Amino acid sequence: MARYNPKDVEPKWRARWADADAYRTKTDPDKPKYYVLEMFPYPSGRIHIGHVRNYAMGDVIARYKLACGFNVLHPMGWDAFGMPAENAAMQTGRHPAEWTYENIAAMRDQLKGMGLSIDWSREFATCDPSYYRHQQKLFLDFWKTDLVERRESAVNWDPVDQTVLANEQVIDGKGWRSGAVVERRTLSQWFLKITDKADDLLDALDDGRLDGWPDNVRLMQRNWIGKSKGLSMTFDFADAASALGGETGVRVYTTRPDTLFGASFIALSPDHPIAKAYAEKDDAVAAFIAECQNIGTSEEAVEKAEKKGCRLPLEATHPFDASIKLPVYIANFVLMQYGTGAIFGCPAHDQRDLDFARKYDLSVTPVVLPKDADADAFTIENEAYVGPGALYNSDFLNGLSVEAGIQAAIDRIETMGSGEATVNYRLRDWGVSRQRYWGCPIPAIHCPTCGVVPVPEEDLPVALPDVPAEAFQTPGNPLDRAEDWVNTTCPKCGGAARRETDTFDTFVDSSWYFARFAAARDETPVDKAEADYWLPVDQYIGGVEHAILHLLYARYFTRAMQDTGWLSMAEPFANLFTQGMVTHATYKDEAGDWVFPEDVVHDEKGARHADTGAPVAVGAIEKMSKSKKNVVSPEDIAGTYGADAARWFMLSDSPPERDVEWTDSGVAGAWKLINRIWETVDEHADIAPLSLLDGPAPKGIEKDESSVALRRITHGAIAAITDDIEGFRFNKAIARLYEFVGVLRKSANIDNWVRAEALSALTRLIAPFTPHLAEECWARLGGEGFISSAPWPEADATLLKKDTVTIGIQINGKRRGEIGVPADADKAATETLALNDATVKRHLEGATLRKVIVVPGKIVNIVATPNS
RNA sequence: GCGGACGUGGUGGAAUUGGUAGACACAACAGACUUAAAAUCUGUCGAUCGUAAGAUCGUGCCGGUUCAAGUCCGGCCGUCCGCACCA
Repeated sequence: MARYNPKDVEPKWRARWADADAYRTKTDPDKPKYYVLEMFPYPSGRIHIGHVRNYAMGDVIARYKLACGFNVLHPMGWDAFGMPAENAAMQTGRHPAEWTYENIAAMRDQLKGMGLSIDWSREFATCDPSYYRHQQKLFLDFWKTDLVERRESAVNWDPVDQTVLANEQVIDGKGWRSGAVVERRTLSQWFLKITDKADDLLDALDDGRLDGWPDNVRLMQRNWIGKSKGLSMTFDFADAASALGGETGVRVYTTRPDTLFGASFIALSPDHPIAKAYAEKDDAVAAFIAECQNIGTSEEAVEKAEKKGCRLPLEATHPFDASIKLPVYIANFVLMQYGTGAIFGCPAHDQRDLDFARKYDLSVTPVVLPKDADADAFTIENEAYVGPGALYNSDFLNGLSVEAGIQAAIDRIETMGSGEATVNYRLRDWGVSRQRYWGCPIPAIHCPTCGVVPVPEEDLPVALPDVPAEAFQTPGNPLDRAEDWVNTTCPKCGGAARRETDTFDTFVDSSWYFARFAAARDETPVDKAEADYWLPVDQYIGGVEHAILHLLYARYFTRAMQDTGWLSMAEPFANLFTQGMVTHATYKDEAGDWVFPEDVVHDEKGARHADTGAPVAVGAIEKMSKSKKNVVSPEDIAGTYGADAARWFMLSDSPPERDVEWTDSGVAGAWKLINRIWETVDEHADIAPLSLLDGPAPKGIEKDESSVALRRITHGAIAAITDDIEGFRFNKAIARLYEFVGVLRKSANIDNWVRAEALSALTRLIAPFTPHLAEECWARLGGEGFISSAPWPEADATLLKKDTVTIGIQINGKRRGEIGVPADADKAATETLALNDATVKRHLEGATLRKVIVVPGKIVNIVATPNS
C-alpha cells in the first residue's frame, strides 16, 4: 500500500482541473446562482497564512454550493494600487508597477497551489488600465449626477515628504516616515458626497436588507454614521454692530435644547470664520488659534489636551431671556467639522463644558433635577449630571422631562424663527484625493479659463505616465513633475491647461471590484443584465478590520452606481462573514530585535535562539505580521504536508470568526487524518468500490444491526456536516468528520455495499475541505469524473430517526444515572421506566416522591424529600 | 469616557431553543510493535476522596429565578474589539 504523497497527488489534480477548465463560470439564467467572494488581497509579495484561512473558508462554501447544484461564481483579483509599492520604490529604487506585477505573479502561483476552485479567467488587478479606465468613467458619471464635489479641506501635510498623510500615519504629531512635525494645510480636494446617503445607509442596517450581516458590524457602521437629532439655532450678538466678521449672531448646534436655561457661555471652534475674523485683528487670538492647530488630530493628543479658551470681546443674548448675556470664547475642544462649529456651553450637564467653566470661573446652573433629588440641596461639583430628570430653573420648561423639554424648546425656537430641528451625522463626506503616483488618476483638467473640466469620455483612460524609477527618490508626487503628462489642452476652450495630479484613494478601487468580477465588459464598467444575474454577492468573507471603511464605501458606491444606472440594487453584499486573524507568539532577543519562530528552540531553560543559544523573550501572541517576524510561510507547510493539510488545519478547532493561534502540532494532526482517510479508502477500494452502489442495497441489511448502525452514522454525518457548513461552523464539521472516519476504520465485518455507501459519502463530505485528497480517493474508488462535479450527498431521513435514546435521570437536580428508552416513549412510559431503574430505586429509599418532571427524549428529574 | 463581545480541563474548543458539562483535536502519561528512535496502533486523561462500586466539588467572583443554570436576571472582576472633545 502506497503512503499518501501530496507532493505528487496535489499538482496532478490541479493540472487536471486546469486542463478541464473545471471552475470556469458561465452566466446561466436557468440555474440558481451563488456568488462567493473573499476580500481580494493586496499584492504585498507573499501569501500569508491568514490568506490561507480566508480563502480556504470561501473555497469550502464555493465547492459545497457547486456540489449542491448552484451556478457558482468564485473569482480572484488584486487590490494593487497603494502606498507600499511607492515605499518599496523609495527603498529599492524599483518602479511600483514592476514591483506590483512581480508580486502578483508570485502570489498567484501560491494561491493556485492551494487548490482553490477559482475562475481565474476573471482575474484582474486594480492597477490595470483596463480596470481603472472604467473607474474613471464611473467617476465622470457620478460627477454629472451631482454625487461629487470639490471643496477645501484640512489635511495632515508632511513638509519633508511633501505629501498628505492619513491620520493613522501621523504618530505623536509627526510623519510616520519622515519624522517631521506634521502641519495642517488646506487643500482643494475631491469628495464623494456619502453624507447625502447617510440615512439610507443607516436605514438598511435595520430594515432587514442586511440581515445576513453580523450584528457587531452593523453596530459599528451605525456608530460610525452617528446620526443625532437636535436643534440648530442662532444666538444674536448683544452688540452686533461692533462684531467682526460681518455676522449679527452665531449659529450653534445642540442635542440638548432642554438645557438652554443652564447656558453660561458660547464657544467657537478655532477654525470658525468668526474666530478667524478676530484673529486678523488681534495677535493674542491668532496665537491661541495657532496653538490649537499644533495639538494635532491624533486621539492621544486630543485626550490629554486641557480644555482651553480665548475670550472674545463679544457677548451673545439668550434667546429666551434678553437680560442674560453670554460671553463668547474660542475653545480648543470645539470641532469645526461637526454641527455648526459652535456650541453653547451648559456646564451643569456636560462634562467638557463643566471643565471649561471651572477653569474660567463661569456660572454653573443645574436645570435637570434627578428623580428623588432635593432642588435646594442639589449641586454640581466636578461631575456633570447627564442623566434623566425633571427640568427646573427653566421658566416655561419647568417640570417637563428631558425628552418633553427638548421638544418644547425646539418648538419655541422654531416659532421665534431663530432656529430649526436638525439632523447631524458624525459621518463626513469621503475625501478621495491622494497626492500619490500609484493610484488611479482622477479624470479632470484644470483650465485657467474654464475652471475644472471633466476629461471627455473618449479620452479615457487617463493612464499613469511612465515615470522613471528614480522619480520616487525625490519627495513629493512624481505626477506633479511629469510635465509632458500634466500639460494638456482644455477640452472646452482648447487653451493650455493642466491635468489633475491627485489620484483616487485606493478604497475607491475596492468599492466596485465585485461588480466587475461578475459582469466585466471591455467597453463598459459592467454589463447590467449580467450584474443583475450575479449581484448581490451571496457570501462575502473577510477580516473584521474592514467592518467600517471598506464595507461602508462599497455600500455607498453601489448606491452611486444605482443612481447612475449601472446597477439595480443598493446593497452589494447579502451575507457577510468576518473571520478571525491568525496569530502566533512573538519573540525578541536580548538586543530587542524580533526573532523568527523557526529560529527559536524551547527547552528546560526556556526559549533560546537555535543558532546562538542566547535567551529569547517570549512576547505576546499577536496577529502575524512581517514587522514582528511572527510569520509562518504557507509554502513551508504545503511543502511538508501538502495544501490540503494546511487548509484542514486552518479550519479545524477554532470557530472561524475567532482568532486562531498557529501551532506546528496542529498541522501534524491534520496530516495524520489525511493519511488515515487515504488508508481507509485504499483498503476498501477493491472490496467496496463505488460501482457496488449502482445496484440496489442488498436484501436484509435493514435487519443487520451493524449495517444499520453504520448507515445511521453515515447519514447522521451527512446531515450534521451539511448543517455545519451552512452555518459556517467548519470546526464542528471537522470534528464530525474525525468521528465518522474513526468509526469507518473499524467497520471490518460490515457489508461491502454499506461500506461503499459510507466511503462515497465521506469522500464527498471532505471534498470542500481537502479537494486534492478527495479527488484521489474518488478516483481510487472508481468514481466517475471529478468529485468537484459530483452531487452533494443527501441524508436519508428514515435513518436519522433513532429507535431508542439514552436520557439522563436526575434526582433533585443531580444526575444519578441514565436509561435507554424507546424514542417514541411518552411521558408516562418514560416515567415508569425511570422509576423502575435500580439506581433510582436505591436513591429513593427512605424518601418521599414529590414530583417527576419528564422532558421526552431529554431528561427525567425526580423531586423527592427524605423522610425524617 | 461611550458602545459591544467574551470568560468552560494543561491547550484549542463542544454543549444551537435552560435539560446527561468537557464532543472532536492537541499536549501529557502508560502499553504494543521496534536492536533503538520516529511513525503507527491501544488505553488513561476536570479536581478531591475511595482498591472498587461510588461520593463530593466543578463552567471568572457574589447573589437571584427555576424541578433543573455554562446558558436567564442583578452586581462585581478580568480580557479583547470598535468609537473617542460629535455638543
